Amino acid sequence: MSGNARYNGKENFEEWQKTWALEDRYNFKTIEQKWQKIWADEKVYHVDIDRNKQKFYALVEFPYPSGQGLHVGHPRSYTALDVISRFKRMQGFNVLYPIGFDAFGLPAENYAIKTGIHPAISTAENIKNFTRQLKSLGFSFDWDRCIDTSSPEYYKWTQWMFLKLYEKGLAYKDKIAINWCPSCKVGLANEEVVNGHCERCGHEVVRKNKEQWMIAITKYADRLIDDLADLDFIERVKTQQINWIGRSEGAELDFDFEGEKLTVFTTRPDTAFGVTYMVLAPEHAFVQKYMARFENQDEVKAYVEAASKKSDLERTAGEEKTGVELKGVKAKNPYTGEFIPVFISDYVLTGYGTGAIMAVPAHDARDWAFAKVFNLPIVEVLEGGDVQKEAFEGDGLHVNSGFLNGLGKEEAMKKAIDYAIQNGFGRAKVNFKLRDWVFSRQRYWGEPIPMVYCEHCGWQPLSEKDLPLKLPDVKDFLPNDEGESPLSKAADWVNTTCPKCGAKARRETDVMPNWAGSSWYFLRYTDPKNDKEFASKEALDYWMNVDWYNGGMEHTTLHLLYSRFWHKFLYDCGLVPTKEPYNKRTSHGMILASNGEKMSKSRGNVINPDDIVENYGADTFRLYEMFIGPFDQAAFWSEESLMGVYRFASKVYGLFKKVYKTQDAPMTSDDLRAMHKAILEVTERIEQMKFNTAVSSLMTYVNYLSNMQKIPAEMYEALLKLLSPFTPHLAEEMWARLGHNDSVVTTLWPVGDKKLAEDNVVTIAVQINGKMRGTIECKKDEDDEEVKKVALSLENVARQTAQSGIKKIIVVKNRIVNIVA
RNA sequence: GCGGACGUGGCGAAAUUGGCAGACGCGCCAGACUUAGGAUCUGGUGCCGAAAGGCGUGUGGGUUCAAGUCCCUCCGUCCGCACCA
Repeated sequence: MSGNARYNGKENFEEWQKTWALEDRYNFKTIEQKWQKIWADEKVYHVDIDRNKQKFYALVEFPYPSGQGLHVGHPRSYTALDVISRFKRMQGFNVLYPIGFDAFGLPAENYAIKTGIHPAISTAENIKNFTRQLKSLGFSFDWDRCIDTSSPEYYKWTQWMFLKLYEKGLAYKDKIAINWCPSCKVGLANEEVVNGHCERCGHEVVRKNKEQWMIAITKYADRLIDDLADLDFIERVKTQQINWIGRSEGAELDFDFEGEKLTVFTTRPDTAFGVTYMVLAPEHAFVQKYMARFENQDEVKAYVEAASKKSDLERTAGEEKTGVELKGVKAKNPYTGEFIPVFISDYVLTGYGTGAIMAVPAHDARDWAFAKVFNLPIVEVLEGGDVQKEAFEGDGLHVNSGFLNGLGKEEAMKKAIDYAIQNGFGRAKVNFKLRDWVFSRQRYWGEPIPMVYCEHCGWQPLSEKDLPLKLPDVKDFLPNDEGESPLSKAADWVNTTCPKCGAKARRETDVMPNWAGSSWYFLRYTDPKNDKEFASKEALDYWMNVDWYNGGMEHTTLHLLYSRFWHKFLYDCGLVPTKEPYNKRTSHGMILASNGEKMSKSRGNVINPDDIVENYGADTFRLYEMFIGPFDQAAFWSEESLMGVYRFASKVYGLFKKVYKTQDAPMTSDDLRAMHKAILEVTERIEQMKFNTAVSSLMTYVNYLSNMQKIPAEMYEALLKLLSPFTPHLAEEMWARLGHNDSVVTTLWPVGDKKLAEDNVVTIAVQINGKMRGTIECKKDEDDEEVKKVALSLENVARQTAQSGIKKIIVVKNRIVNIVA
């Protein structure tokens, strides 16, 4: 006989019980290792579809398996949703809480360049290390569902979905000016550029004309905004996505320019009577087309040249507006028939709208600033401000506006558009800031794009049976400044035949961005081993949607936006059952070093989770991360506070000595109240993600228990249950020591009784003119008159009201008596 | 510049949504046990004051019997967007 793991190898509970006296100390290491093994052996957290239970799908952003290992920030998010998952499980839900690895990406590749170690090898090693670390923290992940986006079994389906996008016309090749990071030597999507700098390395981004695979995410712009309305996302996330997509409703209007239509986009067609000039972006096609007609060609050419050399950052940094008038040409305002001057200026962007604007200096701050520099007329067409002093962008009544006079903004807008439509020079139009997704990366460690270029047939997709298109082994991972992928040097792989005509052809050598694999990973978790489909309909129908998704704010306009789009696309193809992937989205604050700086290798202030687990245990670590402060706010790491939490865990361990069978330690009504109050508070606070105060409630309850001579088992069991989502190992151990043969993590969550949690005696504050003068004890819901009597009988009150007399007494039930004197 | 959030002890923070400000934890002080500790336990701890009492939630005002909470002013911090017409 081998002994029972739950009884630490002893044959039975009694045998094991004898050993406790020997280890009086809170030996977290033994406890944690023991229960992690039992959970794994018994597959306690493994889930399957169970139609008798309601499902709950909790999701955290899967880590990129970097060489540095787990950061203390990871466990903040992972513990929070582990708490939620364990809590839901104990409430009877069938909980899916999966984990995996977002394994493609630049660091592994850069590491390969430095060391020659193949990314597949270093990635596998890192995954092993991450897995060890995550397991040491006791998360209730279903490890059988672990995925790795860089495995061919996984990326086969990423490629398959790309082919779908291609098939539906949403993936297309285009030569455009993209954002290029000269340091990473890779093209970036708009979303990866932060204030003109590379999101990953911080290097300034330059423009580069390159042929790219693009994904038409803009086709979904409207739905990506509109469908947010029904989702339970924190407001910050919603507004950030809405701002990023940047929907503007307005009109396109055609002005006459040298006999041709010069089309502008405007959100304020109502102000068209106040147009005093027009501006083209320096890159606007008309600038080159009509160059010969400009009287000041040299000046124009010089400006265009200068603008082209400026980075986006420089273009926006300039304090004062610059520009050049296109002398010798005029445009005609279709509303007034007036001829107005036309300028070029880099404050008009080529990528937005039509690259040309009608300028209304009286009612647009930018136009106003430009008009001041060039001394252009400012004509008020809407009352409400002093347009000579500054642009007035508010609402008011129109003046100097012909048929719009006397109308407000909204009405004038409609009428102006109607007029343009009737007279054939305009139409209503919606514009977005969102650009199509630049999908090509000139690097190695990513999903190969399953496309082949044939001189006769053009770009041809691989057929499904040829998937996965495996990433070939190469020796030279170096990218180059020309933007050629390292794959282009793998001649054997690149040279292939056309899937259509069989002629010689070349493979696409760029790979997908690291956002590709993460755009649908939550779907794969529902059916991770499936080799026929990316996930079965049955699994998707049962598990989707994700009920609660927690992740970083930094992904709001990257992964979160991309994956919503990707999911919607699959929905349109009939491949997933829901139009949105995530019902609820929350976000955790960062964990910073104790001095408030970001933890980083270069600053040398990184806390290694392994050390914390080693020195204080996983339970203390988890509990501390929940106690550290409001979950959505940044928090500073503090070893001293961690110690406080460790003391708490030790105290919980130590209380066991005082636990008696409930019949030997009868519970008083105070005891009941303390217990039910703890149950109610912890329950409510977990649901609201107020983990820090949930832990406070537990501490208060433990303080209560500490003051008892004998602790009834029932009260200690309630503690263990409430504690188990936070400190599962400790809870399991003490649960077992109480003689239970089941797992506390699979028991039912306790239900609090509000009646029992209430005091029958309340302390009521007595105030005179709003100032505290004392307290009185009263029966709960005591009659107001009686309360007044008791309050007035206070010595303090009698003395202080003797002279002034009493004007009024306000009684707030069970709370306060305020005597107005 | 525009938009949003926030400002509470020495520190991290609570506050049933207008009703005893500072729960819980850290730190600090005192004591106990150890003839050692950064270990453990007990008590104390917003500020001024011996006490009575007074003052306290960034600033100044307002509403109210009552304001950390609601309204206005200013100051400060953080975040998002940043020529998007």
